[in-house]
Amino acid sequence: MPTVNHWLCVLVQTPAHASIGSVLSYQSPTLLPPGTLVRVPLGARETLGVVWDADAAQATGELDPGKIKAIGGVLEGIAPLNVRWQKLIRFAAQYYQRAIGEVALAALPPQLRGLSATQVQRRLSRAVATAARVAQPAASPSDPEPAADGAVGAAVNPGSGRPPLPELTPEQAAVVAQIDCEVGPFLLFGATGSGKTEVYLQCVQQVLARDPNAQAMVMVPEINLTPQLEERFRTRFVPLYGAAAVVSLHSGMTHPQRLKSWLAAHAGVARIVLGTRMAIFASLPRLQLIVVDEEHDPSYKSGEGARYSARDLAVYRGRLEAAKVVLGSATPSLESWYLSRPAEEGGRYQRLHMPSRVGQVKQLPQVRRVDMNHQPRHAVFSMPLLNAIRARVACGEQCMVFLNRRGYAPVLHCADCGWKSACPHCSAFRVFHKIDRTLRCHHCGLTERVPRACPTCGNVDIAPIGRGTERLEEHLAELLAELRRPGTESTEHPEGLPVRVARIDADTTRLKGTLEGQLAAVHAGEVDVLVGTQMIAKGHDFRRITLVAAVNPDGALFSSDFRAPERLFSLLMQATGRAGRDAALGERAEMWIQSFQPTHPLYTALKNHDYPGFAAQQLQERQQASLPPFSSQALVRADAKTQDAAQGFLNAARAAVSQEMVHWEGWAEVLSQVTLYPAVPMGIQRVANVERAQMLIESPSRTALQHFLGAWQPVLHAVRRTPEGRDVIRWAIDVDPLAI
DNA sequence: AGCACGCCGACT
DNA sequence: GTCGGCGTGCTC
Repeated sequence: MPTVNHWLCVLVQTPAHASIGSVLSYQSPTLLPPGTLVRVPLGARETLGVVWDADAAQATGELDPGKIKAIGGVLEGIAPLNVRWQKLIRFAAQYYQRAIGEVALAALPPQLRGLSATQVQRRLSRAVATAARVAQPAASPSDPEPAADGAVGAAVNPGSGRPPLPELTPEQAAVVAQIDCEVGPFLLFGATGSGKTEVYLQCVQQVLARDPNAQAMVMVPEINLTPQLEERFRTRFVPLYGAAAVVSLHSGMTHPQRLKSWLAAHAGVARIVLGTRMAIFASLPRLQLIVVDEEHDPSYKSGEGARYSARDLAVYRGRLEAAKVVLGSATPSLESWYLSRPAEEGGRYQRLHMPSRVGQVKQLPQVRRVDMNHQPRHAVFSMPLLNAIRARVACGEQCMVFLNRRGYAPVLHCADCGWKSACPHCSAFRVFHKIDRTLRCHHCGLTERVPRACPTCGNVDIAPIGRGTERLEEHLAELLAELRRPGTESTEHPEGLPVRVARIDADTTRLKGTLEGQLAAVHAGEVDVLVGTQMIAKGHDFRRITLVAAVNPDGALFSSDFRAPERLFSLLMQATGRAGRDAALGERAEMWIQSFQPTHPLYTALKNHDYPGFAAQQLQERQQASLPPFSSQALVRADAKTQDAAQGFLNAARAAVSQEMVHWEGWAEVLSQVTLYPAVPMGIQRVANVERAQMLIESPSRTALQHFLGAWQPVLHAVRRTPEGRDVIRWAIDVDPLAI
């Protein structure tokens, strides 16, 4: 048989700024369909590639045909990634302005890159073997239809002995029924404690029960939240579909674990994939339901590489796959809220409302506002709050205190010469951590021992300014020192044991092992008062906590970031939801807010548990100011050795728009709809000795912005090669940025 | 980004 | 004479 060589386009991972594109040409003795995973020689090494549509490469014509190498081999046993996955990748790359090869390769498990074809083969057969072993025996071994696109999965039929499902409230039942029979996408607006997770579980169950090959994906914002989610899904679905049916995908897993989960999902063996934002790119050949829990959470937006929003991609993917999409939140993002307005007004999502709490505790915690203008100057805890905490602790209830600032104090200061603990590499102060006597920069990581005396004048009396969680914990322990824990009296301690104040934040979880363990101590009642950052506001049920307090939340009220109020409202609402989950204590639950602006509309709305009111007010402001969701934004960021170089590059690229692009044929319409603002230094101007600047691009039309960015990107690349761009270290476009 | 090649200091 | 430092430069 004569060897016929075929030309193939293959996606590989090449840096965005490299002169070479990410779609390369190779020869192959066989014609391989797009989506096939191959190993290809690239320079001196061999790397993973994805076969792509032939029309993707434009530059092939100019290439010397003699230089086109042959592919190294095909990853046999792994079915080609299906057309819908390819479309998702193509869309994400285009929308977020990144090289398609970068997006495609970043979407695959990292270990796939390092493994040879035979290693993959071995791992694959092992995975299939375990899947077959752990799967529960099916009631009837009816032939499952071969999965689409050649996936090798064999579904396990549910056994006949299906355990009874938990009873749904009428509200939950109505929502499940609507999701079942309508198209969506859905925005599930459900109060904290309204039983959203049970709704997700039953929606997943419905989808899986109907089709023996169906798959579902459930996303949560943080790795911390995956264990408890996985626990609930395993309890429900392992008896029905076997242990292999539920897998997780997140960056906290080891590479072999991730590969295993990914392969199981790709082969169709895994029926349910739980994960963080990265899971949105997983290959699920029979995907029929995507749930995005806490859809408002900023963690769904990636901060590096392709800066994608997994929530937005979920909606897009849902359409591609004809899968239902459920976005759930007690405080939806204003974007999703606006998109779920009535269809007559142009809404595109279906809003489902679950206002009531399930269980015995029907009422929401009472919100109390303390006017700090009437408190002693510099008081951290107002007397009313302190007395309330004392009263709760005295009768054996738990309290939770929030402060969104790690460390002991944000700055050290010398009163004699004015020295402050500035970071030498960043335009930020280093934070004083008393626990290990260090000054730590939270931006570049620089850590040094605290100087004994002022480094400039020798004054030994350098003082902390402001307070973080560490200091709050210390301060609170002092304030509660005279109290004793009820029920701890003994002959040894006739008056009982002292009150225990604990702290949970990124520092304590790093030093003392897992968050889980520390939370367990709170659950076990070993802690009376818990101090922490927003880390403790998310997702965890503390049955015995009856009082939650935000000590100093005002900062976000007048922030220059237009999304700050939205985030604050969401955070406080979530924190409120932590209180009074226990039936016997529910009526006593309180959320305390200390504020210098106690009558601010945000706090009033919070007091009334009125998200719709808050959202309406915010949307009105956004509309008046033409901010998202009433406009589309993108940000170009540039890093350079000097601020001038960073800004100079951006401004030169901006000038090129009015000097060159305006003369382009047919571009007047698009350009007239796009506004480029002058470059400005970023909030923290210098990090690790790198100066950072950014430029905002705004348009009333998302499409116009998209077209503009696509055309402008080559201009940015070109400016980078001019003297204006010579000192730029890197630059990146952030589409739909969350912080400006 | 990798991983070459390439041109100068301290070792067997 | 080699081993190896990390400064430029290319990868279908």
